[in-house]
Formats: sequence, C-alpha cells, structure tokens
Amino acid sequence: MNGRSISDIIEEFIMSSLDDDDFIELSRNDLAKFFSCVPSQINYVLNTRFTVNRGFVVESQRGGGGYIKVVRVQDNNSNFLNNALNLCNQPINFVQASQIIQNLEDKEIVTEDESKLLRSAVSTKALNNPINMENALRANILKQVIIELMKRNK
Amino acid sequence: MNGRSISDIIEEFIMSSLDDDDFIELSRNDLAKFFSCVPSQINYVLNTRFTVNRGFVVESQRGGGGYIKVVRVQDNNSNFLNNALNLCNQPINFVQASQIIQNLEDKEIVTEDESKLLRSAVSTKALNNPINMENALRANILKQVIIELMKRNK
DNA sequence: GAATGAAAGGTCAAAGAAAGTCAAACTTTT
DNA sequence: AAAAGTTTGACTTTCTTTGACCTTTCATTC
Repeated sequence: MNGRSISDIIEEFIMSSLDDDDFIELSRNDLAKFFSCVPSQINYVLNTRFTVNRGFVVESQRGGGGYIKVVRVQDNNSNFLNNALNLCNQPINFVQASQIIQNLEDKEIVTEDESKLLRSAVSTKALNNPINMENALRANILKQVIIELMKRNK
Repeated sequence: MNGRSISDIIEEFIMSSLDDDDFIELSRNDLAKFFSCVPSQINYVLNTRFTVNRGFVVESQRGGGGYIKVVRVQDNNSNFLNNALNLCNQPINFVQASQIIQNLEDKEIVTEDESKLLRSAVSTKALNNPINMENALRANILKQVIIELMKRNK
C-alpha cells in the first residue's frame, strides 16, 4: 500500500522541524524514543532522505552531549554545483579538476585565492603516493596548501 | 550552537575569560565547584581543548596557592607556517589537521570560508577509500569541497 | 632544619552516553 | 518470484564523566 512508512513520517518530522531554519540539531536517541523505533532507524532515514543530492548535509558527534545536525544546503548556484558534484562520482584527473575549479572561480563561487588553495589540494604532488594511507596522504595535501599560503604576502 | 556537554560549557567559559588577554589564571577546584563537576573534568577540558595545536599552553602549580594558567601562544606567521609544514612530514589525523587549520584561521592566514574548504578537503570522508587511486581520490576531495561550497550563501 | 600535614593540582582507567555500522529479517513493489 | 525498500538489533567506535589514588608545594611545628 502506499501508506506512509515510519521512515516517511520521521522524514516529514525532520523536514518540518527544519522549516525556515538552515539547520536543526537533534538527538538520535530521543527521536527514536519519540517514534518508538530503534535508533538506527534514524540513520536509515538520514542516509536515504537527507542526502547531498537532495540538498542536505548531516553532521554529528558521539559521546556525552552528542547530537545530529541536519544542514540544508540549497543555494543559487545549485544547478552548477550539483553538476560538478555529479562529475565527482567518477575519477577526475588534474586537468579536469583544474577546469572545474576554474569554473568555480569564473562564477565567483570561490575567490581567486581559494581556487589556488583548492588547486594545490588536488595537485598531483598532493595526491601522489598513497597506498591506502589516509594520514600520510592528508599530510601531503596540507603541505601543499601551506606552501601555497606561504606565497601570500610575499 | 554546538555546546551541550559540560566540557563544552567549561571550554566556552575559559575562552571568554581569556577574551582579549593572552593568559588567564584559574583555580581548578573553584572552577570544578562552580560547574559542579569533579576537578579532573577541568583537566579533561584543558587536555582536549587547550592544546598546543590549538594555540594554547597550560602551566600550573600545585600545593597551597596553586593555580592553572592558560596562555595563548603567539608566534609570527612565518614561524607558524614553518612549524605547520614540519608537522606535515608525518602522518596527520583529521583532528590534528583540523587544529592546524583552526590556527591558520585564528592567525588570519586563511579566512573562515577558506578554513572550511580546507577542512572539507582533508576530511575523513574525502580521504577515506583510496588504494593508490589518485583520480578517484581527487574526485572524492573535490566532492567534499563542493559540498562545503553549497553551504555558502545559505 | 627536618618532619609533617594540608592544599593544591595530576593521572589513569572504568563507567557512561551518544552515535555509527552492518547484516539479517521482514514488507512492498514490480 | 525477484528486486527494492524498510525495520530491527547486536556489536562497534567515539567522546565524556567520574572517582580513586598520586605527586608537588607550602606552611607549621618541633
């Protein structure tokens, strides 16, 4: 039947909680209790309904005082950004990446400074070596970013 | 608006006590009493929030008349950048990277916008999967950056 | 001047409090 | 019947809170 599932109801609840605001913070456990479901159901709703493609980002923190934050990310350039985002579902070489970044700059979505930063973050140098070594890789990326920053004001 | 745990509140208190000054002296016991927590909670806050990477040094003295002194360390930009660069010669996890970026922002080397970009570029999400696949990885990084950009102008 | 006791602060590990993951079981749609 | 979508719960990870015990320093007292 096309009656609404509990997930649909939770989705609607979160949606209307968001209302005009750009974000909402909620407690996974409380929400689960409120809807008499298991906490992981909240994750299911979040993962299936509040995706980037639908214009949301979810952030969270565990432990005491933990929370889940649902952020709405609609904006004026949403078509262009969504396209770019979809391009990112395939591998992208540096030239392509650089073009994307150039477009961001042309549309004034990022400043020239920022586009330089981004280019350095995805440069071949930054991404050269890794064999499943997240931290080493990250270090390398940051290194490039910092070198770029050193070029600022002389 | 992300501050619900007692640790967050104590952090905020210390931060705002610091305000313009570059150091503040406080009594661990009094603070703990004030916030109705155990004294070691103060240490927890100090250890997790007022770290060197975040630009603080904590000094203390035991015994009668003991105290805890939280000092904001200042450092010129080129020193700081050099230090940061050196840090990048070892693997860096996201928390560490994030602290470095925060410092860049605090020192006004990057804008708040830029620091958000950078954080997203080195986020665990961005660097999660790779097995020596530069392009896929880069795509992933860009994806994160774009998501970040979507948050701009609402 | 050494011994002592109180007054700080320090450490560390266990317990607690969230949230995350993943796969199995179930339901609905095609 | 197969595929797709949903629900559930056991297990994991992360972050915070708490308390018992330790160390250092200062002020007395002998």
